[in-house]
Amino acid sequence: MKYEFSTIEKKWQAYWEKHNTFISGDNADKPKYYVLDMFPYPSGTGLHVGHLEGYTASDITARYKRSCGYNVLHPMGWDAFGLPAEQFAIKTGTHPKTTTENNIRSFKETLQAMGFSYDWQREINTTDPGYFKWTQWIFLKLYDMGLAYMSEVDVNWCEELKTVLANEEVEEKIAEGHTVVRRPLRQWVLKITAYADRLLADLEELEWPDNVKQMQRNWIGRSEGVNIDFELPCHKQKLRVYTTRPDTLFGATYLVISPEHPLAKKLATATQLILVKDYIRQATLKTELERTGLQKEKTGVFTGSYAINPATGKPLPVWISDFVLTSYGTGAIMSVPAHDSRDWEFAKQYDLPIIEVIKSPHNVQEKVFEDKDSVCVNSSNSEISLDGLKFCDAFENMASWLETHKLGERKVNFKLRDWIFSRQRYWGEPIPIKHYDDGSIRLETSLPLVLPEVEAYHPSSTGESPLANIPHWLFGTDEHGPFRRETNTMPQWAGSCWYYLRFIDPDNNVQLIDPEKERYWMNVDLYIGGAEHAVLHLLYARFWHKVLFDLGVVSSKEPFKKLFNQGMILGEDNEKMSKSRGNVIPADHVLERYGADAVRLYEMFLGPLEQVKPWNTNGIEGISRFLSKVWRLIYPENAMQAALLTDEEMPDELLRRMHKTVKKVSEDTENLKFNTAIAEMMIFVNELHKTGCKNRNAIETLIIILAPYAPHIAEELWEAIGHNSSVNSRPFPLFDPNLVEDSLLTIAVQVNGKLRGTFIAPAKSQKETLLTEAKKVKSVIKFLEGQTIVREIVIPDKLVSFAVK
RNA sequence: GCCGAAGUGGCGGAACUGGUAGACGCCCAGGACUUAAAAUCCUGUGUUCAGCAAUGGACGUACGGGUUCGAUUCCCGUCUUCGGCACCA
Repeated sequence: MKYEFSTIEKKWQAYWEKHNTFISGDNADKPKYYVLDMFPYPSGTGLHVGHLEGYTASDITARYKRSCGYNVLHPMGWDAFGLPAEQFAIKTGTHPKTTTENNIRSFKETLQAMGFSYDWQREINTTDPGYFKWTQWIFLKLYDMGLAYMSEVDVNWCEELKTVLANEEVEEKIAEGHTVVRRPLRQWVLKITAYADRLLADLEELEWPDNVKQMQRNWIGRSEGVNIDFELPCHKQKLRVYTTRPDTLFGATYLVISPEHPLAKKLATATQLILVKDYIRQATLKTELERTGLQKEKTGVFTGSYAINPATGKPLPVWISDFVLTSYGTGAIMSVPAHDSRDWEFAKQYDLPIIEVIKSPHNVQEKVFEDKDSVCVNSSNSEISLDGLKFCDAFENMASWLETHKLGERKVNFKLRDWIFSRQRYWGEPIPIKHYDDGSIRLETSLPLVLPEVEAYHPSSTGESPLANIPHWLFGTDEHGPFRRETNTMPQWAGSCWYYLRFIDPDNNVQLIDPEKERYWMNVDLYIGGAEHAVLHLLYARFWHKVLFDLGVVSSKEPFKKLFNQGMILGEDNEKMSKSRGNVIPADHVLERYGADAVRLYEMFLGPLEQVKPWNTNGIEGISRFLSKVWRLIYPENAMQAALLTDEEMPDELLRRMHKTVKKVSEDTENLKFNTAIAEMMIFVNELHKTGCKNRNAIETLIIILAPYAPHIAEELWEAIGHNSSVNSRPFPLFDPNLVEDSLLTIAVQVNGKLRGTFIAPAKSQKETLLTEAKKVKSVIKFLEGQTIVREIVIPDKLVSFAVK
C-alpha cells in the first residue's frame, strides 16, 4: 500500500468531526490546560505558511497535553471587524459582512485541512451581535467606572477628505497633495493610565519573554521626578515644570514651554508677540510625525518673559519650542544644557548659557555630560548644598527642600497615554451612547446595539462615520427626550481584548461568562502569537482584564500566564513575505502538494519556534521522505498488508534508543522545541529501519509520540496495526530513566585541551580506570611521551584531559 | 541615539550546567537496484596541508583580546544584522 496523504487526511478529519474527538467538556475531574492562538483577522488574501506556524505549535501542544491526561481547551475564532473589509465595501459596495463571511469560510477550510484539533463548537466571531453585545457591555461598565470619557484630542485632520487619519496614513496623504493639520476633536478615550501602576507591577508574575515585558515597561514608561514652580515676576501665575533631575536645578539656565501651553501667548511681550504667534501657528500646522519624527534642527522663539530659578534666584528666559511635548508632564521644562543633550543642542542653537553642575570629565561648553554617577558641583545657596552628592542623595535633598518651601512636589509620570477609543468607521462595534439636546449623555442599555444597513460606506461630510447618514438609526426618543446616537465605533482592538474569556462560555446569553467555568479554565496557560502584538493588544487586553477583575467578572489579575512569540517565516528569498515581493507561499499550495502532516512537521522542523527563518521548499522534501519512511515501517515496499508486529525483545541498543527518544520528545515538546523533537524521531525511525525491528512496543511508541505532530498518518497506522480507537486517546509513553543512557560510552581524551583520541568504556567507570585506559590510547601516547603530566582531569562518562609540560 | 535579541559548513539548523563543534535535514558528488527513469538504499561531504592510500597535522562557531587543563558557551572591547522605541525632560 502506498502512502496517500490526501485520502488519509480527509478520512481522519471526518472521523474526528464525527466522533467529537476534540470537544472539551467543562468541569471535568481532570486538570485543565488552556492553549490559545491569537485569533486572526480573516483577510481576503488567505493564509500563508507563516500564519500556520503558531497554529501548528499550539496544536501540537494541545494534542500532547491531551495525551498527558489534561482536559484541553483549544479554541479558534475570528477578529472580524476591521478596515480592509470596509475599504473593500467603499470600493465595491459589497457589505463587509459578506466579505467577512467568505473570508472566514476560506480560513476555516484551510485550518481544518491542517488537521488542527480546535473545538469548533466554541468558535466565536467578534462581529456577531451575540458576541459584541458583551463588548458593548464592557464599555458601559468602563463608563460607569469613570474609565471612559470624552475629550478633545489632537488628531490628524485632513480637510479635503473630511476625515481623521491614522499617524501611519499622514505621510502618504500629504504626498498626494492633501493638507493635514492637527486639530482637536471630541473623542472617546479610555483611562488606561489609571491602571498604569498595576499594569507595570503585575508584569513581574508573568512567564513572558523578557523582551516583551521590557517593551511593555518602556511603553508604560514610569518615571519619578519633581514638579517645580517657577515664579514669573511680571505675572500673577507661576510656571510649573516637570523634571526627573531636580539635582541639576542649579544648572537650569532657561525654561521651555510647548507651543500649546496655556501661557504661551500670555508670556509673549509686546516686542515678541508677532514672532510668538507666528511660531505657534507654524507648530499647529506640523503633524505629529514632523514634530517628533526624524531628528531635525531645533526651532524656538523667546517669549520675552523671565522666570526665577528658585535655587539661585536668577532670572531665566522662557522660550517656546515644539520639542517640548504638550501632553507629557506639565508641557514645560527647565533646561539644564550642561547635562541634557536636547537642552545642550537648543542652548547652542540660541546661544544660551551652559553651567556645569555635575562634575564632568570634559568641558561642558563643548560637549554635554549626561552620566548620573558623578557628583554635584556649583550647587549651593544659603539654605541648601548638593555639592559632592551623587544623584540619589542630591535628588532627595533637593526634592525635600522644594517641598518644605512649597516650591514643588514629587511626582510620578507615565509615558502611557489614555487610549483613544473612537473610530469614524462603519465596520466596528457601535458605542452604545445617546446624546441629548441639552448636551447630556446616557447609556444605551438595550444591548446589543446593532449596525444598521447602509448604502454607502464613505464617511459623512462632517467627518463622522457613515452611521451619521442613517437618520432612522441615528435619531430616537426615549423618556428623557430626543437623542442622537454616538456615531463613532470602537477600534479593532476592542473585540480582541476579551475574546479568550468568551471561548470558555461562548453561548451564554445572560452573562459575559459563567463564574464557575471562568474559575475552572482561566488563566490561559499558553498564549501563542506574533511579536507584533507585544505592546498594544497585550496591554489593552491586560487592562480590560483588570477592569473585569475589579468588577468581579474574572478571578485573576492577569489573563495570559505564559506567552510565546513565534518568529516570522520569511519567503524563500529571505525577505518578509508580501504580495508586492511576490514571495508569498500560500498555505493551500503546500497543503495540496505535500499534505497536512508534512506541512505541520516542516513548519516545526524549520528551526526554533521563536526564531525568524526563511521557508525553503526543498526542505519539505526531507520531511515527506521521513513520513514515507514511517509508513514503510508498517507497509514495506509493495506490501498490501500491514507488517506483522512481534513481541520479541528488542536489541538492547534499540531499547535504549527508544527510551532516549521518548525522553527527548516529551521534554522538547513540553518546552516548545519542536525542531529537535522531530530530529530525534528521525533518528529513531532510521534506527528501526536499520535493525529491521518489528517489535510492537517500539512501533506503537513511535506512533503515539508522532501523533501530536503528524496526527493523520499516526491515526492511519494505528488502525493498520489493529486498533479500533483513536491514537489520540492513548497516554503519552513514559521513559525508564535507567535506559536513557548508553551502556557503552565514547570517552574523549585531550592533551593540553586538544582532542587526541577516544576510547570506549562502560558507563559509570571509575576515574582511575578511565585514566589508565586513556593513557593506553595509541594516538594519545605520542603526545604524552617525553612530557611530564602536571594535571589529570577526569569528567566521568565524558572525557579525560591531561595537562603536560 | 536608547532598549532588546542574534551572528556556527554551500543552506536551515544542533550542542545538557565550560567538556569529542557541525546532531537532524536540504543541496551536491559517487555507487547499488532498473532496459531506462522515478522511488528506495549505501557511501562521501567545514577549510586546508602532507600522502598512492590507510592515515596524520594545522586551522575553524562575526572580529580582537582575556580567564581556564579545556570556551560556540564566561568576561572586556569592536563590527554587522534583526526587532522595538524614538526629543517622554
